[in-house]
Amino acid sequence: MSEEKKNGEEVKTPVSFIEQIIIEDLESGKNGGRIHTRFPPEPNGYLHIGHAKAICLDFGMALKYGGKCNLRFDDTNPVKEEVEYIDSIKEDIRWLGFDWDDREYYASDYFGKLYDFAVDLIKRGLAYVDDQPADVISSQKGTPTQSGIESPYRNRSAEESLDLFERMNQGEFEEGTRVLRAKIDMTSPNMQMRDPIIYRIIKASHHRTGEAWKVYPMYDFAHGQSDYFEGITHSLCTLEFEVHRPLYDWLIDQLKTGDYRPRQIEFNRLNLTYTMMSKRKLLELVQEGKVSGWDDPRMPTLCGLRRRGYTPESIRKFIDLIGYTKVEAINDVSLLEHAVRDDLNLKAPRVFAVLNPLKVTITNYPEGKTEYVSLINNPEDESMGSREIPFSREVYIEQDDFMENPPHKFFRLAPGAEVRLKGAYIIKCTGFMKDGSGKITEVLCTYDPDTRSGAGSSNKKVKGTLHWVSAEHAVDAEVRLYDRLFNHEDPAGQKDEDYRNFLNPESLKILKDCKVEPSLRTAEPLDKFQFQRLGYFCVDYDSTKDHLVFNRTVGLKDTWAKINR
RNA sequence: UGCUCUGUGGUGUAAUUGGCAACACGUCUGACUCUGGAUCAGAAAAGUUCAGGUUCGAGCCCUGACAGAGCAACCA
Repeated sequence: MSEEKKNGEEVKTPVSFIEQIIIEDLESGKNGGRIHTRFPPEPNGYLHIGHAKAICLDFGMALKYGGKCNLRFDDTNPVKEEVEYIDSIKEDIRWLGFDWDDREYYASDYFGKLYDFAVDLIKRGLAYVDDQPADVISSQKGTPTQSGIESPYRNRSAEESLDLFERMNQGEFEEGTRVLRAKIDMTSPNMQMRDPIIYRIIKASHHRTGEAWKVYPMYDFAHGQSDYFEGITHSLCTLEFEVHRPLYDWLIDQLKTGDYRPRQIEFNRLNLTYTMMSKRKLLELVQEGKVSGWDDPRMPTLCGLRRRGYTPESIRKFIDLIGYTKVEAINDVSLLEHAVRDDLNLKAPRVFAVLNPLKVTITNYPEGKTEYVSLINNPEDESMGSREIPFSREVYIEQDDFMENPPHKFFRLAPGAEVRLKGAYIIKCTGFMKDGSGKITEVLCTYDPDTRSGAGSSNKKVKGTLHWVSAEHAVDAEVRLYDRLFNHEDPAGQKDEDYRNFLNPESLKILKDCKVEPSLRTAEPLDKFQFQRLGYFCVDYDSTKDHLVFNRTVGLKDTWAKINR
């Protein structure tokens, strides 16, 4: 058990069932007290936050217990895999904060060994070439409740299978005409054991091995053995591979020469409300233009979350919070949002930005005068210092911060009401102007010179404090307000309805006329800020010196919005 | 009508391996505040899917139900 200090007391943080097993294995001296894990992505798409859960476990356990974690690309299917994905996967793992040193492996590194093992199985009568087409093999498999029947080719001679397998690999036969199958048990209640296909003919070029092979191992034939070849002690994977474990064990039984064997432990996959993790469906969103790309800030991909303004720390914290069990759960996004707020609260400098500007003219403030007021950059962290921002006769405030006919408990600006402009003066509303449509176009106020922050002689207190930006000095910006991509908690889990029907039409609102304080002029992509009273925002990749673009990571808790509901 | 796995507040996880069901998020109060943020104090909320059994004592062990998930790609 790990312990951490809290309020001077020792608080035990629970460890997952997986960690308990690892601790037991380590203490019993299994594998010489060694822990070695691996993260095995298929390079056929971008990593999402569900992968982060696996990454944090695979790398995290190795790190915590002085072991190693390999990065291994499961590249057994050349028709679906691309180099483009390999680079993004490596970038995302590093961004999350993990490192595999020089242990970057590929299942394709083992094609030779796997082929030899397959040949060995054939010679030992444990594998055979089946000449039947896919649909026939499939129908002979039976169903979960009905056992399968044996292929007519099951008992052909080892010599014949061997000859055919070699010729399959020489390109003599077309794709789909022959496969190699393990000879296990067609009547097994576990369908994985009903003579699974272990090799198939694929004539596509492989990103690493080129044209060298015409037969490729199935995942089930590559995965467990790859772990074995690399000396992996704990193979951590998700629940759906539970029923594959007996097959992996069977294969390792045929392969192993000593006591060592990887131990597979399955845990629950990450599910998040209002989104989905299916790589295939995420790809559809990209291809159909429902989002701008894999790194659209609404995507649950790591590159999307990064662009949205999430920090690696916040994602790791979230993963830590949800834990690893065998229960299929659906986690509330609000916990993820809590994790970013919690992290950014300590790190993000506070700035003033007005999203929907409303001009306020302070009628008793001298025209042409500018004074600079000092603002704390982060009340949670004194070391972040302070900055000066300009104040003048005309400022912008948020449209929401003024109401002509305010309801009870509205602490902001209204006719006759007083509020503080944060860091500056207390102002009083003396009038306002409307256009023909009834829209408020300008608010008139007077200020009290004795109330300047820090320096004023007045002890006047007001209920409301507003953020603001000096009109003359304001910098224009575009702000993209992101919300959940789907308006259904479990968009992909509805049997009778397509997930596309649950796309949230309001998941992106673009505001083009925002006004931000001058200090933001030099902000660089991915810089993070708290727009005071609004939320956390980060600079988008589209941002330039002349055209600032911010993404809303997450809003601040909004008690007023809650009261208003 | 097979096999495997899983059932603990609204949600996600704990429970020193048989000893008063705890924590976090969320929700609701209140305090404080030049962010209706943060922080602080407090509250509501499960008697552990159900029924038996063993035991002084069961969320943990046993039996039997019930419910949910996974498994029938030449995908991973």
